Amino acid sequence: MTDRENMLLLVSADHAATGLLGKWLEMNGYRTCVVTTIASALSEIRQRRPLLILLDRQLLVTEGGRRDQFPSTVPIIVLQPFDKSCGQDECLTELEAGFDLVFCSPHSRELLAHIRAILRRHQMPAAAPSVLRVQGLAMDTARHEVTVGGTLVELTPKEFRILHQFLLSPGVVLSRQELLNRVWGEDYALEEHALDVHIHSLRQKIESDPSKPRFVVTIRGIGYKLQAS
Amino acid sequence: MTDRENMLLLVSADHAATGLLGKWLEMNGYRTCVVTTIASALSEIRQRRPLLILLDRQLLVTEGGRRDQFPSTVPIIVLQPFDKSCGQDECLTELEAGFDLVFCSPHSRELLAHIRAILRRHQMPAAAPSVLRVQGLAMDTARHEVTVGGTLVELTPKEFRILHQFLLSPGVVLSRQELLNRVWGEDYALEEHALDVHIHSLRQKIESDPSKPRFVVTIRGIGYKLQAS
DNA sequence: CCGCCTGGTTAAGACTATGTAAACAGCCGT
DNA sequence: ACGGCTGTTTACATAGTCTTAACCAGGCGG
Repeated sequence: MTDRENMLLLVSADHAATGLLGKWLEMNGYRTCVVTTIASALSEIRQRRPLLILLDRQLLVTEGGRRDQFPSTVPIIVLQPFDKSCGQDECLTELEAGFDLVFCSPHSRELLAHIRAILRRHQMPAAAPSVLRVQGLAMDTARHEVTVGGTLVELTPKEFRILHQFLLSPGVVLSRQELLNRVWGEDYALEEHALDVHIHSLRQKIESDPSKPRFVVTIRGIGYKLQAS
Repeated sequence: MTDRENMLLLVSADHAATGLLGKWLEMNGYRTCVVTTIASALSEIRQRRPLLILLDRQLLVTEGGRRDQFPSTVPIIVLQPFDKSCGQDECLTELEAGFDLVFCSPHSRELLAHIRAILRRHQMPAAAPSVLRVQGLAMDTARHEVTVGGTLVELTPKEFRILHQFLLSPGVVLSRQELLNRVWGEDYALEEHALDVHIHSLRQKIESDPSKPRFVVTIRGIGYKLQAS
């Protein structure tokens, strides 16, 4: 078998939507390729062997596409614009026709999670770069690597887990107690101050000026948050 | 590997819900099996090898279950009762934790369609190339040979299987448990430390300086990974 | 302006995970 | 049955990580 190009194929005639979505996906470590008709999609699939196809439902309807036109080995997610009505029955039809998912939510993070879930299950080589990003900070959970501005930083297990929690809800203030619960577990008696120490060493590693943190900022009297913007 | 029992495992403490759902699934050709705790689910999984697991989110929360308690080869759909609120973030957390779908709709036909979609995709055999490479390391699965920088190295069966797992997903961290499951089988009581010993002897054979491994690197507190770049 | 409270910083000891070696056990072919 | 090869367990060594505790700095209210 030829090498897969580790790419997602976007099939939609809606330029605005594909532009945004493509950007978002590339920010999250996927290479993308956009085509606007089913015919061109089919030829692209033969040549480039995408990992997964994101197919606009609009196109499916107007061009009368069917699942069995596409290779059955490539997973396909059907995208339904969230502003259009999405009747239960219609979604069902597509699922039953052999598509892997009908996605009708405006939340792109959710779409990303679904893409990852499907690729993960399908065991595709180097498929799911499960990367969380904020500014120049990136965490690849699968590889267990963290980079700041492209350079790798080595974190201890606790530091990694703490930063992971921040990245799961960027911009949201997490109280000390909340963090302790999430990282150490609900029932764990621990000097609350231990967290501060870990935050400190985390800052030493990811902040350019640890005394003026840009990422992990203190909210006095509450806890910490990861600066999102 | 023993024959699968072609069965869906329902994990929920809500008898009313599981009764109805079980009936519905059996009407649609699936054999089902109901358990009410995660612990009993785990033993049932080992014995009966279900095709797919339907897991009540309630139970996941109250018993503090995590995805990696379950064998990664079995797809899991998390069920969220439709009357309870299902925040976007919560669903996301589960998807990102490795579950295949979070289902929060009251329509059982839709659930059925999702089950079919996931099983359909899951049962597709993934085509595997016979030579796997990373840097100077090459494994020919057909010939059952491993070479480092062109020179043949002799591995024992266990060492070969361990290295094979690494090469199937280069760069991604495999937890000890994950490796044990993949190499020894899902249900095998084994001192976790046995793996370390095999890793040690594997390193002796494939690393130029076994004390500073370039290929099989340790991720403290998690497991090991094969350095991809 | 002083003192308290919150968080920052540092270092030392305790602890845990992993590495390493060696003994033991099982299998297989001779 | 014997001997060698694998795999597993045990024991000990070591390096890395976590936690505790003590001290320091700065903001805020009195």
